[in-house]
Amino acid sequence: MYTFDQNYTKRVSVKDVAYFEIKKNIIEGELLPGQAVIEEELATQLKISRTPLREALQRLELDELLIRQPNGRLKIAPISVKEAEEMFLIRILLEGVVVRQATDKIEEREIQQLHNNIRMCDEAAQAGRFDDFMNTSSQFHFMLYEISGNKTAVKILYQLNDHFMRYRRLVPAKNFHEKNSSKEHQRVLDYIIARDASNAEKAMQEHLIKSKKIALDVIRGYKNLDQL
Amino acid sequence: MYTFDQNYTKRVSVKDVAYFEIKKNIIEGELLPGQAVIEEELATQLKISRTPLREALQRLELDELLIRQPNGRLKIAPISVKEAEEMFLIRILLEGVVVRQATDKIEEREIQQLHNNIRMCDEAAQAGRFDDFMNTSSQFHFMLYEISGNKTAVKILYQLNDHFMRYRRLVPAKNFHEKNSSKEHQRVLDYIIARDASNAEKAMQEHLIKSKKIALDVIRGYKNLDQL
DNA sequence: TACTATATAATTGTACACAAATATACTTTA
DNA sequence: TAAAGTATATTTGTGTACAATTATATAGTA
Repeated sequence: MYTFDQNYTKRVSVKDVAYFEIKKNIIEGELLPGQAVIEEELATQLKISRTPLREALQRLELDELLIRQPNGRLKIAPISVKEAEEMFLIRILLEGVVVRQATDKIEEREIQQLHNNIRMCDEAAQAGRFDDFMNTSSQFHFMLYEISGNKTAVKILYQLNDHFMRYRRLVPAKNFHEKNSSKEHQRVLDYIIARDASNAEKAMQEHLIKSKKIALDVIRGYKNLDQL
Repeated sequence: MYTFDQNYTKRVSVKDVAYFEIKKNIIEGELLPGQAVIEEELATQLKISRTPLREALQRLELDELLIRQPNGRLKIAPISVKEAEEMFLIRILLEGVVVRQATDKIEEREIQQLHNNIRMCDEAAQAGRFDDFMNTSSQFHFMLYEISGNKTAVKILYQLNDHFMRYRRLVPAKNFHEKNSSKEHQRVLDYIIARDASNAEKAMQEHLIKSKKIALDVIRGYKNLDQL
């Protein structure tokens, strides 16, 4: 009945390519907050038809990276300080859960990977490679997401992360630079190694509260600039 | 430029009607967990074309009420005890936030509405109207969602609620009957009135932990039955 | 019989055309 | 001139046709 090789060539749909491409453009600020999105225009640019494009756009709308106006037109989601606050708060709670669950499940090999990540973070920081630092630093969190095995929480966290990445791009990378992030990650890892889930959670939440504050200052600054 | 009456006849799209209709069928168990979903079939039943149907199905997939298999086919999401546990845990956290924020913002009129809700709950329970009791009891939570004003958390909570409603339908309503739910709601409300956000949160979470336990027993029971 | 290969059918993915709704430009009217 | 009405253009919503993929049935081969 089953052949060993099932020839699963992972079919990449036009829809998904469009989704990730447009999302990238939103996050990186090629498409600006508030800007109108015209289906026909975008379809022409991406050289695809409106059918799969509309499915990609609907998904971005559900992600709240696009907003549908009462007249049915789409626009790139404006930056909202209130929403940003809500999202950071939820992140703090869910990432707390994730760390707790990761602590209970983590294996030696994964601990080593987290160690390596922290080292790479330090190296990037030393060398002044800000973007590299940010990406590597994010990876620390993502690794814990995967280790936790909590699909439901992780899905939400990744969605929130899309928004956080957009916030970052609002300002030059170095302004977002959190010098102590590595040390804070190390502290979380130390508790994880000690299998102390509740302190690991607490350490992570303290870390996130700090980055929340830094981020919100930036977002508020952008908002003020925006309103001039 | 603007006429007073803008003739905003809220355009109901075929897509949205399909989305809510299919969701209803999933939640109410007309479409069973694991069952295959064929686009053409459904389109014919609903007397619509595949284009808006596909958009409705994609949304249900993102809600995780539908699952896409590796071969591209859709099926009704199976019941997963693990996912259910994850969802209840997230609910407990987010609804904690919501209650805290609602406590800080609530107005006298809204307090009266919550009072009325509890009374209606008691009446339904007395009269043995189980479905009515469940619906009214849910309303208590939804009212707090709206009062909190936390759009981000509330969106997630409503999505989770779709799954919880489906779990409920797995078994006769009376098995799900939580006798003390009214009293627990009253306890939450008392703390809200006292503007004691942190105890209101705690009371709500204790309430939710109890209903989590009841629900998970039911779901585990269903799973066992399912595997025969 | 069990495995493979091939043809056929079923299903999903995409493009396109037209319908419905909304916005814009242009008149008309007071 | 300003407001309202009308015609035109733009944009979104839906149906349909066809392409690409996957599943199923059939036949061939060891």
